[in-house]
Amino acid sequence: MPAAQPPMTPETAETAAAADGAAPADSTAPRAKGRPRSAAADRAILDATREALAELGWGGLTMGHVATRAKVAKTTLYRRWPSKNELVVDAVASLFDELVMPDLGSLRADIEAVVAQFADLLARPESQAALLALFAEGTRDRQLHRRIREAIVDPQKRLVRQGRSAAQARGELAPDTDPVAAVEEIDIIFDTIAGTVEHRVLVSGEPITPEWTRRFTGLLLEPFPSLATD
Amino acid sequence: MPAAQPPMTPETAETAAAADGAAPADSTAPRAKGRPRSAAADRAILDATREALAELGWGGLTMGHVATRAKVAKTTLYRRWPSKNELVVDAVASLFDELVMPDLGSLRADIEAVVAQFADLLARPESQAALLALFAEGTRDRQLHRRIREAIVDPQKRLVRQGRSAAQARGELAPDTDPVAAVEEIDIIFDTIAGTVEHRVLVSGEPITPEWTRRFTGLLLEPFPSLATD
DNA sequence: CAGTTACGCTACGACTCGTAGCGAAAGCAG
DNA sequence: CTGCTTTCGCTACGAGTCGTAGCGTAACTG
Repeated sequence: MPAAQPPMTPETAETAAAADGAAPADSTAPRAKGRPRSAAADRAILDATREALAELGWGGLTMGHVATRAKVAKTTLYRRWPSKNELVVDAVASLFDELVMPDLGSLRADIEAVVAQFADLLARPESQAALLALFAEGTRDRQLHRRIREAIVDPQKRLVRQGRSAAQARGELAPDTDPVAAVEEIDIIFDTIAGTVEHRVLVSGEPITPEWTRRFTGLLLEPFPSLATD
Repeated sequence: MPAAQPPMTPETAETAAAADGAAPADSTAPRAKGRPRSAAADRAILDATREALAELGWGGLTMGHVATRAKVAKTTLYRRWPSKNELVVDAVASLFDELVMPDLGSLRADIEAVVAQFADLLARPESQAALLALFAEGTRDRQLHRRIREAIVDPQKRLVRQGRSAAQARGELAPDTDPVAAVEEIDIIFDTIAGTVEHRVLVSGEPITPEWTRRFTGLLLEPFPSLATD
């Protein structure tokens, strides 16, 4: 859950514009005084954003179009999200909540299942249109990079940690000795899985077939001969 | 789709706008009749594009700004490239010409060298700003996708083929038996190397250190125990 | 020379962005 | 109910960008 329910409170605009500084600890019950924001409008806007992404792509997406499609005034849109980037992050982030670690009883099966889930996610038009463009903007906008990390990257990395822990509990992998090395190992495995699947689907433009998933998983498991059996 | 341009093709734009399949196969002499296009303007535009990418990023790059910086009329720009996407492909593609297969005498050393080269390339601001954005547009624009493939992806994939052939000549890898399987193996290795490095640098935002390169190369070489020795 | 094409320049319509102002609506505290 | 506050939809606006058209001039060919 990307902690973006009330995406931009009057203070959040400052957070987005200014810097990573002191956001007042307003964590509970902001004690609304006037007319509350319409939750229905939130949902309508995010749905409209996803639909527009799938139809028009990142370049064709305009705030005015989203507002019209969501049957909402453009002003309402800007009251919640400061720009297109933030809006799309929130619109796409929910898609990544679907990713789950299945725990199928073997590391091989778990990896294959996660790869298949991720491949299905990347096959969606709204994902394709948004993900790379978001990453591109994220290389220049540190705020945006943080939000992408929290809403999209971290949920994925969590799966790697879960699968690894499960395999350790089963005895398939050795328990951690050096915690620092463990983090590095998780990072490299995560970048490998996510990067390879993304490159295959979004750059090479080739589909992720079960056969491909089998071969790729085999490549990952070769370092562990006892797991690499077909 | 960019509508058919008038000529749009004095040599540079031909490889650029290779989309135009109906272009006469004038591989020899197009018989220039009027005033020739300024090659200096071509270089100035591409240089200005790279500089502007590094300074302003993809989102901040405007055709007008590039034209001004290149000391060229905006019209001259549009005479050669139909849109920002095509211009940036050509501006960035030349960077990938630097990639070479060193042939250092062992597959491990070759892979590490190529990874290091690619990492250096991705560390450049103009690459970071452009590459992911281009890939994003390429998921919707088939013409652009082809140009990216030809100008950027294929040069990279060629390195994998070269390194693989060299390793086979050395006897480190078995010769090809099934040519179809060989292509698939090259594809999966290529997507793994390119995707992982891209994800590490552009998404995770972590640098590619020699130590990381060593570990990642080790992961790739595990399937070949005789090569996996440190 | 004439013929052809590229060039720089200006101007334009269409579009998007993000903001401001307005009156009306929807909550909350008394 | 009556204020008070905030959001809502709507209209309008300035700024900026896009891609194109028209014009006179420059450069190169035969």
